[in-house]
Amino acid sequence: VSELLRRLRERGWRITPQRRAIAHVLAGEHVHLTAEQVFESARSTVPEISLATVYNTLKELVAMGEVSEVANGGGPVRFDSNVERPHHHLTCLECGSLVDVYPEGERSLSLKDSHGYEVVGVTITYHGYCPDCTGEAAAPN
Amino acid sequence: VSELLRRLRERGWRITPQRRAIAHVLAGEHVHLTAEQVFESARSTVPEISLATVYNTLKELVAMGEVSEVANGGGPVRFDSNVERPHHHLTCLECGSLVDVYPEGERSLSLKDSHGYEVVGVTITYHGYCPDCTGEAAAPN
DNA sequence: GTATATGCAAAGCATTTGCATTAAA
DNA sequence: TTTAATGCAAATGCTTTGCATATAC
Repeated sequence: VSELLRRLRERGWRITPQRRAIAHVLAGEHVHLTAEQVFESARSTVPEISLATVYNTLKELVAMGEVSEVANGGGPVRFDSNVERPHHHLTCLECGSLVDVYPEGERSLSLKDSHGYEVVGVTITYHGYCPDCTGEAAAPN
Repeated sequence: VSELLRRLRERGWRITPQRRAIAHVLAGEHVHLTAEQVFESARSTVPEISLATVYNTLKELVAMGEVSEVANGGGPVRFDSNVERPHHHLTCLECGSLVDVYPEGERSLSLKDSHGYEVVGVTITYHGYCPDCTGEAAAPN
């Protein structure tokens, strides 16, 4: 009975086994799965779930703001259900690993020069090499 | 005789009409074109240029650090040749417009908690609604 | 009972790749 | 002349969509 599922119910969503499984897979912090990974995990609970349903459901969750997308280089999009605690990401250019970074002191995101845009959010991603990839990858081919 | 072209020559690149055209299209600040757009523009100078060549060339430019990629929602990647002056981006969720934002006071990007990652760069993108889209888009369908 | 979610398979789009040909150096 | 770049077309990978069927409410 995850928080996510509770909120979905409040929104009047029909709770199907597929959606329950997806919500369960996404629950928790530090979870950054691709659609494919969500599919594989959900499949262990609901074997008949289809990849299309996973994609469609994720898309809806993103649209309603319950889940956020995390672009990771050219690779597939990752999905992050931790939208309650604002945070940034740190990714490895070599292996694609991804961890959360909680801003301390909450750097001001105010834009003096917002160019007339109505800013509603920021995406901050740090790129680098994770402990496992440091060194080996330091010298690219 | 753009700066970009000069640097490519220094790197020992073979300068072909196609590459010259691509470099010319990308020259300057505040240019954020998609591969398709680079293709269309370059075509006016070199009609026989192929989209594959544009993609391949852009990929190499990115790999050598002369051009940076700017992800923009789900849409096609934009290419930005302004790698000399560090800056961030501001995009419109409605129309996809994109402008440069130069950080004032240079906010420190130091990560106390870098989780052991060797950080080599940051991508900061502000999302919102541009002047033209504010209001109209405030109430999504 | 009715509106909505599902699975399947096909389509879509951006991007990459294989390979024979062409051209820069 | 040699090595690398090009164009073409086919292939790839991720994601979306159409539609008939199944199901939550």
